[in-house]
Amino acid sequence: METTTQDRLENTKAQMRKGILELCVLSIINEQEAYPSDIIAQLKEHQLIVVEGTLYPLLNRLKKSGLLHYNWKEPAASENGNGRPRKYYQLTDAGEIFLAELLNTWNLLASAVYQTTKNNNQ
Amino acid sequence: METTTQDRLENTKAQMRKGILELCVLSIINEQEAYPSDIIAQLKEHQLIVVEGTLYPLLNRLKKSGLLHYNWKEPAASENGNGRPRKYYQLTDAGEIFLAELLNTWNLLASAVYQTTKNNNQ
DNA sequence: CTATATACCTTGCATTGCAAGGATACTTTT
DNA sequence: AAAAGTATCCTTGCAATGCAAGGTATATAG
Repeated sequence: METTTQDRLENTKAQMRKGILELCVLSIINEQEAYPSDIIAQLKEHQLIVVEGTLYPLLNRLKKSGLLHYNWKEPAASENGNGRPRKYYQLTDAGEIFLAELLNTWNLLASAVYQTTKNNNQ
Repeated sequence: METTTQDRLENTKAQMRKGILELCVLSIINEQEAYPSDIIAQLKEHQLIVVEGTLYPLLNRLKKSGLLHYNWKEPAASENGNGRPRKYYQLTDAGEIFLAELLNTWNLLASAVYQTTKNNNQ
């Protein structure tokens, strides 16, 4: 089986998102509690296309690690749509610390990439 | 088996580097042909710690996709050290196009992360 | 009562970073 | 000449995770 350049590009794009999604999801929840479909919509606004099969396991991992917790809530009556309860996720105290560390890691990494690529990236 | 916050942080850090390494390695080679130990040293200068078990398969993947090629060369006589030949890697034409696309992808991704986290990252 | 929409979730695959280990050839030391 | 050191090359197996694909449950609309 051959690997085309186009395949590799798609593949690498996908790989680049690993770990970054976790940062973005935590950031979104930290601003305001949110439920999964809501989180997907907010990511999409920033051109980050994520599907359910990615997000649900991610939220479960973070919850198991004690960085998130959730409350069931009915959707607000003002919203059209059905009345199914939603899992609204929030950061725990540990989650807030974790997010801060993750942001720090991201900043260091982005700086490293900038240094490495600056001669090509113009 | 429990997952501690510290475990998760190390893990996420590792995940964040996926895909990014490929970009940095291609950038380094694009500036000047390089052999593996050399590439590892240059990455380390920018705080990106990479080991051989990571780099060799990565170079092979890129070569199989036609983005890199290499020439055996004797080390320069001016260098102290032994005379074992080295694989000096260079970008192919397809590799240069690929690198440009990867840089574009990175810039879009970094922008998305900035937009998503800007309220927390201060 | 059926259809649609929205919410929840799981399974299996492919990819990749890394730890660990190994092979080969040249140089230096004894 | 033999032994030790060093620099280069490489492979194997594990764990983590994005995603395609599929499944379940409840509420509203027709």
